[in-house]
Amino acid sequence: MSRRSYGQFCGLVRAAELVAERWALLIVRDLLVSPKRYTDLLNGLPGIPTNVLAARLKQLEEGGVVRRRLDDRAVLYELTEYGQELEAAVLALGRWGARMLTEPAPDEVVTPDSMVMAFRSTFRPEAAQGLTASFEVRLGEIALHVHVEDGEAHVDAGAAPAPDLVIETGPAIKALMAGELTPAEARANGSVRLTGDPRLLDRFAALFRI
Amino acid sequence: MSRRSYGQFCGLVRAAELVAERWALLIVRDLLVSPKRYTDLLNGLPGIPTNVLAARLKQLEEGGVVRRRLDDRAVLYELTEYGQELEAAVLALGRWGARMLTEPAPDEVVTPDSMVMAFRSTFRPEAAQGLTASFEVRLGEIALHVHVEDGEAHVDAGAAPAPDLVIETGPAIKALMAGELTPAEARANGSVRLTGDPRLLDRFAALFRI
DNA sequence: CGGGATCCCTTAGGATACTG
DNA sequence: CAGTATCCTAAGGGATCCCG
Repeated sequence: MSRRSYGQFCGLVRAAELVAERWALLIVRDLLVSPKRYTDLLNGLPGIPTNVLAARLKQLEEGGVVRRRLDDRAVLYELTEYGQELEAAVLALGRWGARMLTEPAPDEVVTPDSMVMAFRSTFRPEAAQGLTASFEVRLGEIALHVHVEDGEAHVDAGAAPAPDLVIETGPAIKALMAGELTPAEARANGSVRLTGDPRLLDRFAALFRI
Repeated sequence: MSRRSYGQFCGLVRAAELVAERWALLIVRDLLVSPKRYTDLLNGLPGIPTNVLAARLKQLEEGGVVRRRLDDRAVLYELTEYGQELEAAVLALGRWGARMLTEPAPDEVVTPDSMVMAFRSTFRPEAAQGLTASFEVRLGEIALHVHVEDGEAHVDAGAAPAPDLVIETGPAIKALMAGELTPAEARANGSVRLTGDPRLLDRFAALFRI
């Protein structure tokens, strides 16, 4: 038995050996958003040592979680089908952890992929009934888009093609999602700026809940 | 920012910092089964160094996951309400990891609490409709009991008070739960031994599915 | 420039012994 | 029983270097 193994025949132990290693869950998180190149992963995970990224990718590949693919003369890392099935567990963990969040520490950053997963994990299908709309959310440099249709949401990185509402905001987005700030208050105190149909902000705020 | 922090303001990162440390998920798993004393945790997690257990418990306590309680002149560790809300995520991870399990390696052990969580994570409520029954499962030294009622299951460590069916088995239980072995085959080849109402074995096998 | 490998140093974690 | 204390190894952090 490997030195890093826990020596138990147990599903949770297998999962822990694969994804509870340092940085592994964050690599999986970013790959759940989209397949990426080595350098994209490095950039999306500020602070990860390059040797650790290489080692994790190798282990995740051996574990059947990640696949290395050659695409257009570049190396692409993507989740296998088995890896994608981690989504439910990752979303559950993210939801749980988000309840602990208060304010960002001064040295803490927000990455585009972490925002995408934050929205995915807090989406409430029941609030999307009868709504078809496209949103773009901007936090500083970060842009992501939310498309809602048929009670389903698709959240991805980047700008939306033709958003019904563009929401420019900042850290206050967390208060809005936690219900500590109403949409009306957010507009009034300037913590969100809207472009498009402003009535959609209420619907948007109901869609996601920490 | 602590050296072990990931420096991101993100729910998943917070969760990872708390429970993706080495051994932390297994400590949580065992505490999800029942509150325990320090020595019980040591015994239930073969191979954990005592200093690591002490360090983890301290961190989990600081993180609001675990509470240290004095009970009857002994120290009891138990999950806080917040810690108990990890159950959904832990079960999801355990289910995911269980799909990777093939055979136990020669040096891998099975602990009572890992079995309890395996049953909890694979329970299918739809298979329990209209069933009220009490089972005891024995694997070598390990005994656990399953009580099914109103489409809900309660799985806990230890023998059942008055089981309708006692199932003595071995590693074959995993094949049975994975659907690789039918109840009839399991009885025929001797990989399960029954005491009580043998017709309940079919129901039992349907209740849990990897 | 993308995709790593290598180096050095620090620290967490494993093994075991010991104590209030 | 509930942990410290200690020693040692291996993994992780940080920077740089290398190769196609």
